[in-house]
Amino acid sequence: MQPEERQQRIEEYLLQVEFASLDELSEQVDASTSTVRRDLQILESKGVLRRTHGGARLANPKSDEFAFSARDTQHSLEKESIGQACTALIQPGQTVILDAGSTVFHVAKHLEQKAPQVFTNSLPVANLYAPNPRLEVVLSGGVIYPRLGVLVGPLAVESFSKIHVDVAIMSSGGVDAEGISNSHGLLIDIQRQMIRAANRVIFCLDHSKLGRRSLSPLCSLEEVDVIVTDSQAAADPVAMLKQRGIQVVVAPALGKAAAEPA
Amino acid sequence: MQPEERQQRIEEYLLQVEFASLDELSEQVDASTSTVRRDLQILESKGVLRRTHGGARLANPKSDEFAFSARDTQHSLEKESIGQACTALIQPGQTVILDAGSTVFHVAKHLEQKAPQVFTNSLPVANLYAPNPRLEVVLSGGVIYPRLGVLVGPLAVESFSKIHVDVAIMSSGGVDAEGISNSHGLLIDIQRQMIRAANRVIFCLDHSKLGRRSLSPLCSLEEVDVIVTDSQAAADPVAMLKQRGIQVVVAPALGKAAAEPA
DNA sequence: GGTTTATCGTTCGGATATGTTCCTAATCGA
DNA sequence: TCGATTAGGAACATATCCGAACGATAAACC
Repeated sequence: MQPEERQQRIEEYLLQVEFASLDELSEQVDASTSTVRRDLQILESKGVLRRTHGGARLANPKSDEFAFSARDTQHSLEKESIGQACTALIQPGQTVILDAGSTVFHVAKHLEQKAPQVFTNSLPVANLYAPNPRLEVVLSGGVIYPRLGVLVGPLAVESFSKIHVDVAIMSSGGVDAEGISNSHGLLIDIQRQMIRAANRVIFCLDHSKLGRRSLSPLCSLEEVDVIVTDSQAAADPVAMLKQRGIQVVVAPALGKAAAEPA
Repeated sequence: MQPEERQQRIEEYLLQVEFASLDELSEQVDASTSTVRRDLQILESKGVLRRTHGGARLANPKSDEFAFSARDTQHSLEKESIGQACTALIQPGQTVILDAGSTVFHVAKHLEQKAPQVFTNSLPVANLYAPNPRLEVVLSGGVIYPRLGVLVGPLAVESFSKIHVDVAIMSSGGVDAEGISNSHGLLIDIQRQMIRAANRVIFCLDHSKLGRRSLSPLCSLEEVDVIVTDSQAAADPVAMLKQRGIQVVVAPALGKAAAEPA
């Protein structure tokens, strides 16, 4: 059998069962577990599936939800730790801007207990808080960007241009010595207004964002007060950021403790 | 079974029962309590659930639904028929304002096929359309009114004051010879802007709203073009409305079979 | 025909996950 | 408040899984 055919059969099989063990797959395609392993490597690099201990699971199960949510598993443990560490930086009752993006969404999940007044352009964040009468949540207007649930466009920019808050909790595609950068041009205008509106600017960036530069520049490092990242962050970019006068918070690893002796 | 699958099953099980003991879970996934404990640690650190003595409970209890939705049963058959009848009045590609309210939500469910450009201040409607890239949905800004998921306040009023659309699909608390009235004062300013912004104004009012007057007056009958109601509507108010020059559409009753298209 | 290349299966050291055991911490009833 | 009971956590032995390296096989190419 051709490798390609085998991989396609693996993919089709996973579409039916969502999860499959190595043995299961190797029997399904009549090949050794080692071969299946190699196939899974290829398929994972294509983004079709995600490998797990003992097998593999489909990358995006039914995506009728937003592209991210609590189910999201891309770096989710790291993002969760960032969420907790970032929440610790917020005082109860502060006014907060929450950027759209999966990392900030994880912050939002914990922020509820601080009962702040929240401004956001993220539909998932709005849904998260909507049932809670204790929180006042202001949603910016705008056009819904499908799948991500972000509100964009002039209405969104304008909403943020008229307010002022204590803290803005942001995320982006990357940070390097030149500053913060992001990929979606549509978001940049909005994010600039968010930064302008806030006394204190916190960026939540997992380790994969450090030292990386994304398409469009968003702001310089001088405009950033705090960067929260996870414990897998490389030393070099962290040192650089600190030298530039930014408070860098490294969130401790969660769950599978002792992964890093540090 | 691999860890990920087990954790997902735990999560799904909790979605059904809200709370579960360790023994319950360990039997459910056929693993030792120690393993379940470890899984719960991971799931808790992801924020999916909260551990308690003896078990775990869901972090965000699934009632993050809004007070109404497709599940809503209050007059839902009638509202469903109104939704279908109202959709028939819309031309493909028209620009539409959708009011917040359960009756209009039922219209929204059918409106997707007409692929209009939609303006709304309803979070449930936004969520309904958010995954669909074919529709352009503009959400007004505003403060989230909890439980109902309506955006209110000056930001919302302002959003609608700046646009113009072909049709506004509205609902309210009641209609009588004096005009349309509604109960929520917060909504009235917004609804007036919606009416102002539209060429054609359609009110969707089930039979219980006809002849009833709610707290605050919203607009006169002259500003209304069409009223869609259901087949249980009394004859008197319908005749009155027709005499005042309003097109009244009485939606035919639905059999239980035809009630649920999806 | 001989060589090259790609692919497959096997093996083995290291890593991960699991269940058991033991001990500490929390909860409940008297 | 105190003891009895139960849950939680840490440590360990074991089973399982992963990744890399090796050798074997078959098709492809000269």
